[in-house]
Amino acid sequence: MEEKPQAEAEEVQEEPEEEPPVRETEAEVEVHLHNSDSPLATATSFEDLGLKEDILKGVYGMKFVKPSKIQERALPLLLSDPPTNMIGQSQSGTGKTAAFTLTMLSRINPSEDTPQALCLAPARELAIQIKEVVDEMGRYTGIRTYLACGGEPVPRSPVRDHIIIGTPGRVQDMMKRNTLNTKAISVFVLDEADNMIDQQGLGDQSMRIRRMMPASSQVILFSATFPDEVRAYAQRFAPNSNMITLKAEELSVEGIKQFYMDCRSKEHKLEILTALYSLLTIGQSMIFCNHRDTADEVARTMTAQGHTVVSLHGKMEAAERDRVLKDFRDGKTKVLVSTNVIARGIDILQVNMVVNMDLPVDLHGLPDPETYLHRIGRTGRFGRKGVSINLVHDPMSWKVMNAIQDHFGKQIIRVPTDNYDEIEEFLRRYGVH
DNA sequence: AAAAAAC
Repeated sequence: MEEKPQAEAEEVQEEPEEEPPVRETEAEVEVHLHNSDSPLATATSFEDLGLKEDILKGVYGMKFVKPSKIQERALPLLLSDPPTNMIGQSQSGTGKTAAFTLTMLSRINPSEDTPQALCLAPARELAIQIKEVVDEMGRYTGIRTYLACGGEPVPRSPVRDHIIIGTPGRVQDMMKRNTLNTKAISVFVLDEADNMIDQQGLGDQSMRIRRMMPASSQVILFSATFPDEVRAYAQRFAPNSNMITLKAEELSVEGIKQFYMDCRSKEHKLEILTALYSLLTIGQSMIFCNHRDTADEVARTMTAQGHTVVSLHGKMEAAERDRVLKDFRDGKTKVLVSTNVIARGIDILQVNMVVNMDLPVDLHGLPDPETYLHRIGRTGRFGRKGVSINLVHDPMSWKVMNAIQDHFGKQIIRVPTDNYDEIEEFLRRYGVH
């Protein structure tokens, strides 16, 4: 669930800009307008946005008080007519989901029983989370949503719901079988867009789906990260787009204490991991592995040691994945061992520790700082305290650890691993116990 | 050399 925007001090009124293209910068939000016709407005209240009454009711029903930083600048651009494309960068928890959700809801005609908006995410779990936000926000609109993910029943006739939220495989499949009519789609959203367009496989799929969108549709790309390599491609994917960036990168890791622990072997990593859970009082935590098998193995080992641990990865059946994540969200399980499947976007507020059992690497085995940021961002959300612990054990993982530390320019603290008392004592000094 | 993503 996205952060509820908090009451903030009064904003300074914007100076009217004259010369296109407009580049306007302030402390936290940076806006690049594609052309000067776009409104350079700031919406300090949801009423300012001209949202329909039934949508407003849903917004306030979710205890949203006023637009968040990114929403107050992005929404006037997203909602303006004629629609313009947007590339937006902001951490999850800053109101990004609500921003594109409001755009989709606003552009739907509920009396037309055909898909009018399509939102894609990189994994089932995130698509479900987005659908829940859209359903809640659109509760009073009569707008219906449809989950287009693997593992769901295959539709036998054309879907007549208004907003399709899903993952690329099923969406493509539905297009092929003519159960997803794209003719009336006016908004096309990619969440975790850098991942959606860059990733081998996902990128091709997203582009194929993109080509099925009507030429007039509004393309919206949102992510917490946009590495330089994918920026140019994003601009081809969403041509002539306005760009908006929330400068919160430092903030996002600021609340998270980052440690690493020097291990001798994979076995030693497992030993240290279980020791941590015996030594520390941890609320809820997530352990990330690079392989599904490792996730299962870690869960098995820790379970054998008497910890309540479950694993979640893409090889599991959809129903099982749903059950595992629900139990974790409900606090029924305290430790979730997973792969990159839930590294992005998933909001679980109670998570106060993230362990990288394996340091994140890309498909070439090179350090993947974006994934690192997304992973550790599962904790310390919305100003809460969070701890991340990286387990390092061989020259390769050392290299990755160093590269990630260099990339963020933030010291990652070494925790001694010689004996358990020392670990406990050391972490206690950093306020971790 | 992975994970994810359809049936």
